[in-house]
Amino acid sequence: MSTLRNKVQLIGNLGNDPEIVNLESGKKLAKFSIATNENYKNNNGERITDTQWHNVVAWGKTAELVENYVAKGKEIAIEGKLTSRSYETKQGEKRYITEIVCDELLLLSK
Amino acid sequence: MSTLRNKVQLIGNLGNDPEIVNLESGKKLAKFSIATNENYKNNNGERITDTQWHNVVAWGKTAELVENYVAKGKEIAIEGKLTSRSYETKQGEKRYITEIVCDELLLLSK
Amino acid sequence: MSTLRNKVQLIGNLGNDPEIVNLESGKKLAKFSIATNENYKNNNGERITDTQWHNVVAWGKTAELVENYVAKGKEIAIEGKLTSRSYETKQGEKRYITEIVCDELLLLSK
Amino acid sequence: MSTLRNKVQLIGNLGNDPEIVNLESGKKLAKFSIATNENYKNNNGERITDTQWHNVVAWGKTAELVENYVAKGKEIAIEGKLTSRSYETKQGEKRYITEIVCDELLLLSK
DNA sequence: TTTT
DNA sequence: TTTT
Repeated sequence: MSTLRNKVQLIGNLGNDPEIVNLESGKKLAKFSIATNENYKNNNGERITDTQWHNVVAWGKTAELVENYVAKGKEIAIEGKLTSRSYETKQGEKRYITEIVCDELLLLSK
Repeated sequence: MSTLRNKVQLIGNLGNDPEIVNLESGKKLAKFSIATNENYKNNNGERITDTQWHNVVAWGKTAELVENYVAKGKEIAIEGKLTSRSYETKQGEKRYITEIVCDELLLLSK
Repeated sequence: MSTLRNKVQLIGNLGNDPEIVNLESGKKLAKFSIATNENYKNNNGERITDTQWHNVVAWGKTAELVENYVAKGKEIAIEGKLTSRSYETKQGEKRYITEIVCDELLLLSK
Repeated sequence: MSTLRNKVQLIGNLGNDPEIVNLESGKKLAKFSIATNENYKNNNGERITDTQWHNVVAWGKTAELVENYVAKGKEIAIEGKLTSRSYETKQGEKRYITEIVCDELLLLSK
């Protein structure tokens, strides 16, 4: 669960349909990425949109919500915790990935 | 500024003294990493501590606060937004790094 | 401004059109109330909706946003700080009112 | 539980020892009030501290935490949802009270 | 690399 | 007093 010590809240749109993985253990995993857009004016007065992409994973009941109601383009609000993990590429190099483990989800698109 | 659309809140301890960079532009930049600890019991009833490390950057007034009051081991609360950027390694490979751009900071250690 | 020490975040619908007050000082004030709905099943398995009503005030630029884009029934996300103040009734009794001073607002209805 | 729709986060100090109520149902209830302090400079450049007092209630496991670790003067971080309820005075008048139902609690004093 |  |  996300705690007071590690909390991320995002409101944004999915870039693609979520990927649903049914693990051998019977657990369900949902993966998706969402874009958050920030609008501001730069020093020349031009309107700039800064888009950030975030990798999100959800487990169990939250993954079921994702599977049933969330799709490409939908706007959602999520809360979760920020996690990083390392993995090895096929070339044997260590890489790091940061993901939000989502434990709460709200559909904002009708 | 962090907005309702992209918000991270962390409470944790610094792993090292912050790194302060005075840019040629006159702006100040502070970089540090903080650990958030989550305690839980695993399926065998063992007490587990999951530690996550987070890269944080702060600019301007917030960077000054960091420079003057924050040090290795201190406990702080921060709020900011989640950002990712890519850079090239010396070998010309593209790598990604995720950072929290901190816009609010609270000292919890006395 | 809301700070790390006192923060309220609500997502809900306006019960009425906002009330806009243009103060003699030239400042603008917006007042409205929003409902947050929580759905759960009680011990008898019945679906219950718990609705909470919240008094919100906004000043300055945020009040202008309210005036121009927010209306009865609209769904919005807000952030602000929790404040209480006392006032006297015509009968000279002291009463207390709790309000959220809103400093950030997001329109969720299209 | 507090949800994405109704969330309050406070960091502050207890004004008094919490009041613990053991209900006939076997459930435990903890009540306390915490002060959040905001410092700012007014138009005359004077340092002002605005203190807000908040009524907090906690149930079950969270109430046990309060009973065992929280006392007058301690600094804590809490998260919960904002609720209002009405009650009748002995004179038969309807009054309203706003409380935070706390579902997460972090001790910041050592 | 921190802290409890 | 809203909305799903």
